[in-house]
Amino acid sequence: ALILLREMATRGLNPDVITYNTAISACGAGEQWELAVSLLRKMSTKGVRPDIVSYNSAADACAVAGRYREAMSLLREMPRRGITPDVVTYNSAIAASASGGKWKIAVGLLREMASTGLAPCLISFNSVIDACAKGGQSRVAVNLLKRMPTVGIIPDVISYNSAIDACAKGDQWKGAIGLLREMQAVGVPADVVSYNSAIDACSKCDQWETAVGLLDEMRAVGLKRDVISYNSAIAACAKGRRWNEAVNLLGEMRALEVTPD
RNA sequence: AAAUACUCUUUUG
Repeated sequence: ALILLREMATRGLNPDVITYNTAISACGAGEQWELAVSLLRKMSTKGVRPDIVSYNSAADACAVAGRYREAMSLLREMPRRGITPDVVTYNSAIAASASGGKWKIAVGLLREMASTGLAPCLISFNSVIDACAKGGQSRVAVNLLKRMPTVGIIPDVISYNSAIDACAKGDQWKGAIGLLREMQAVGVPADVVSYNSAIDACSKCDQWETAVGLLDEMRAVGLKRDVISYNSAIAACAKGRRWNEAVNLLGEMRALEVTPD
C-alpha cells in the first residue's frame, strides 16, 4: 500500500483523504502502528486534512498493536482538531482499553459515551464485555450482558461468547455453561467459539469430563470442531491426569483431519 | 442523471 501511495506522486496523482485512510488501515492490518501514525501526520503536511476515519483508523492500528496509550492519546487529540468522536471512535477506545487490560476505563468510556449523547451500540457493549473478560471481571461482564436488552440492544453471538470467555477467565465454569444454555434458549445459536470458550472454562476449573462432553455435543449439533476445541479439551484431560483420554483425543483429531499443532 | 473505494467487537496452548 505504501509503495502504491508513493507511486501515485510519481505519476502526478494526488492522494485524497480516502487514499490516506486506506493506507493507514493497511498499516494497521500489518501491525505497523508507527507507520499508521506517521501517515496521519504526513497527510496534514500534504494538505489533506485528516477526518474522523483517519483518526479512528490510526487509533485502531495502535490498539491492535497493543499500544493503549498511543491509541488513547490520538482519540483525545481529535476534539482539539475539531473532530467530534463518534461511536466507532469510542468503540476503538474501548477495544484499546481491553487489550491494555483496563476494564475500568472501558466501563468508564461506555458511561462517557452516554453522557455525551452518543448511544452505545451492540459493538460498544460487546467490546466492554470483552474488556471485562480480559480484566478478569466475569460478574461485571455478565451484568452488562443482562443490561443490554434494557437499552434496546439484543445480545448477539459475540456478546454471549465474550461473556462466556469472561466466565472462563474468571474460573466460573458453571456460569459459562449457563450462558451457553441460555443463548440456545433465547434463539442465539451457539457457534464454535461459544463451545470452545465453554470447554476452556471447564479446563481451567478441572472439569475434564464436562469438557469432553461439550466436545461430543459439538459433533452432535453439527458444529465443526477445530484445533482450539481439541487443544482445550486435551488440556482439560491433562490437568485431570487423564492421559489416556488426552491421547485418544489426539488420535480423533487426526481421524477428523484436524491438524494437531 | 449516475457508479466504485476508508475505521470498531469474541475462543486454546
